[in-house]
Amino acid sequence: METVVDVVGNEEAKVEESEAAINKITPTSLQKISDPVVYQLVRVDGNGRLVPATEDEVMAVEDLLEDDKSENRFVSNSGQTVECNTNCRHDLDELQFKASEGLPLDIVKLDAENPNVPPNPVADFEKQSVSPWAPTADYGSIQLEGSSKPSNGLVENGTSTSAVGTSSKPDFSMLKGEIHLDNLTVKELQETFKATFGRETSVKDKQWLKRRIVMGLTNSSDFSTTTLVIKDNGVVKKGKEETCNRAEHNISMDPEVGSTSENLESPPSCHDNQTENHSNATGMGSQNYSMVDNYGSEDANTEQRATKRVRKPTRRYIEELSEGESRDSCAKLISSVGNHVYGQPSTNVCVTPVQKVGLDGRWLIRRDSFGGSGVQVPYVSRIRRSRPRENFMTLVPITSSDKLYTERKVELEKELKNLESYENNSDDDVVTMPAASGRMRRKHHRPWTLSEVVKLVEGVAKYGAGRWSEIKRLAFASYSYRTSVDLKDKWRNLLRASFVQLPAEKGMQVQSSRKHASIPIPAPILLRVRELAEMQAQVPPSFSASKFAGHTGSDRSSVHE
DNA sequence: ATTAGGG
DNA sequence: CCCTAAT
Repeated sequence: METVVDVVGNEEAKVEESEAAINKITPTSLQKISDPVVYQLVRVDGNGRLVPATEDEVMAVEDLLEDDKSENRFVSNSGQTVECNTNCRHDLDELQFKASEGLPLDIVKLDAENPNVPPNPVADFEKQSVSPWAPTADYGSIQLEGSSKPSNGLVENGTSTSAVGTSSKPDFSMLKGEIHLDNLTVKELQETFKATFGRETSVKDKQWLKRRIVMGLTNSSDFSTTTLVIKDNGVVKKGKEETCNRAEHNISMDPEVGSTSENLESPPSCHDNQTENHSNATGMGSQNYSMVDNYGSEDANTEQRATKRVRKPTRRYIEELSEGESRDSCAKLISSVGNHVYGQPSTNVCVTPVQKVGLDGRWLIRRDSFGGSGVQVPYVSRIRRSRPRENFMTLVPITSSDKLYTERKVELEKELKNLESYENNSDDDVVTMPAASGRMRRKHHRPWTLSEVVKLVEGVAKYGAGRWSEIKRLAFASYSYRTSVDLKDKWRNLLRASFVQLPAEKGMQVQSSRKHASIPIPAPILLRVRELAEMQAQVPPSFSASKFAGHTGSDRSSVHE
């Protein structure tokens, strides 16, 4: 008579998929609510009413899900709902895209409703990414040749860590000394569980409890080696920079949101609220079966992650990630992290708190600097040059992975090193560099220096793209080796590298005529330039001067800057 | 001579 | 970067 089914969601949530996952369902029982992605396990009784599913029922569903190797999976959610991660990339794509356009979706809605919450850097970035030619791009922003920290508002926002929800967090003070799970009684295990995940559980299955605890701890420390470590079965919390610590703590240990990375952007409070709202909306109230969903979904969630974690990056992935030019690597990262994001569409609103990490918050939103995949990806020299996908930037997840941040930094420094080497070596036209192997290096290859790039950008801004000879003559008078063609090429590369998709020449005829007029510099390019500038500012002069100690003060480089 | 684009 | 077609 009674059928256990899933349930609530709106059209946005691709109900069909969840149905497929659960196998048995009664579509007619679907009830729309405001939350797009939270599903709750309920039972439909004879009268058609929805009754919260019992623990056993949830477990049954869990089993079904475990057997189901499909893309669909249940993701643990707080309280009493089971969240169905439909893994709908398109949906998210669209969602985020819309969000970036300022449409009234959840993601952006929060900002409006919570003026106190700092602006979402990602949102900002996305906006600019979507509209590369937006006039908002302050041209003056590239005037940062020195070391001065940019002060304009490009993507820079001084967002600071904001308050994070504080509902039921793990309390490690509750963990006494070492943990020997095998020796613990059910009750003790439950307490440990609580200490680990910050929430009660009524599960009596020792095996499950142990596994859950271990996985929770292990994964947590894996994910965030900077914050938590498991030592002799004990949990040790390492001190760290406040922001990072906080963020990562949330990421790794917050059980309310599925216990890990999947929910990095979702502070407990947010989730709680959503859950509550949801419950209220459906008129079911919040019963005492909180462990239910936990039991099932979290399990699936954890296991899934565990599986994912093991997977090593493919060669292509490594190559592209290492390709330096941020955008590409990001696309890859996304694939590894994407699921986390997709898993919590409804909680994207909570992103903000975790964002401000790093020097000035800027790095956090750098495209390839983060991913939270926790997978070590070695650096390899760039090999292939592929054009990056267009809109992936909108999917960039926010995390606070020190690891990746470091990688990015190193990468940039490397680039800078080469760059400066040439700059200092400026005199004769770099001719063939006889490689040890005997093969000749490229004939005239002179990497663009920051100052050159800046000049180029300036020139384009002033005279317009296309006026290469003009720019060459006026802005590059002292650079004999840069031909107008070079300028053109470089500009083209900058555009590519910055993802600038030229404005579709559709009905915009008015604009086409202005092609060679003074144009606003695409924001992405400004970003890139600034990126270079910042990186340069961070490397002490001695660093680059050492290699070419011969000509330090008198060579052309001094003229350049 | 310059530009735009493909290689 | 180089080469080349087109202007």
